[in-house]
Amino acid sequence: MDLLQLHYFCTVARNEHMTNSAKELKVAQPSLSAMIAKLEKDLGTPLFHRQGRNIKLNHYGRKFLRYAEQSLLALEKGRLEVEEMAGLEKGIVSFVAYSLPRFRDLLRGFLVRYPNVQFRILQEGRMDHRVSLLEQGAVDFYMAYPPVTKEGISGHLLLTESLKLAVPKSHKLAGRGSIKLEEAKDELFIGLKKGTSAREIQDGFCREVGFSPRLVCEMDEPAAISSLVSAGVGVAFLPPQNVDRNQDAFELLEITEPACVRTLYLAWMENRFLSKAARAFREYTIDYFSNEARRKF
DNA sequence: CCCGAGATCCGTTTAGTCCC
DNA sequence: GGGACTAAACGGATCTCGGG
Repeated sequence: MDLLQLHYFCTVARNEHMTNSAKELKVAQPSLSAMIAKLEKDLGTPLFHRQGRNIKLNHYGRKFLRYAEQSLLALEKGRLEVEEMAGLEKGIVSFVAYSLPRFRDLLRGFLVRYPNVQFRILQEGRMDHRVSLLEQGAVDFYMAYPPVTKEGISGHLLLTESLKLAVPKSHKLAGRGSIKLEEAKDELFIGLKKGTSAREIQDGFCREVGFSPRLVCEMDEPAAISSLVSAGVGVAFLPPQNVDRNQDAFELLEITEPACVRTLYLAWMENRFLSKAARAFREYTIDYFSNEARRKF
């Protein structure tokens, strides 16, 4: 039994089709058949159920596939680690997030320390889509609200922040300093598109005090909300951190009831190899947000 | 150490069989 | 009939090993 056999077997097992697998592997189909037959002979049992011109993985094949895949994955992991040790690290870090201004200073600071690292950033509003991107391996990290609780995914709580209610300077509530959320039940809200996790969190706060917000504007881009509030279009939930109060003609009101708190979370796949650059980014991010929390309190 | 013969491995082509 | 699989024959590359 050798690696080539395992590689061929995994491909055939995945496709359950000899000719297509041969094309994928760029070998002649008879050669692939022979290789699979040899593997089956070595193991002393067929791994596929052959019916007419169809082949299907049998009970033994399914069992063996798990071990074959694990072996190949372990070797791939080893290869990546050796490459990294040998200085072949390309230094690319990828993550999926939604509200990007939140990470402006984090990224700037990281790039000052690691100027050769490149970023690949995906913006995605829906939480389930973000989690899928992470699980598929399209990104190294999920960095968003709310926390992910799913088997195989590890994470770290970065930050808990209270949302404020942003109102235009000319608004009747301006100058109040703080309000109860139910006082805003008749207001026109500016929010994010339905289905995005940020929107669901905010709708949840409103439901908690017995109303569903009237949306005058549903945005794609979180960063655009503050300018619409400034323009007097409506009110909106905003985190206090990424707002430039000198430029914006609106006020932030503290919400005393209910507690409009959301949690920023960094998540990664538990068993997937993370490059040296990605691991450095994880450490830097965790450190950055714990320092930010210290500065705040 | 180098070279050549044989063994082995992995691939191809061709032909045959099976069955939608 | 044609697509898909298997078997057989064969070729090229590489490995092994013994003799000079």
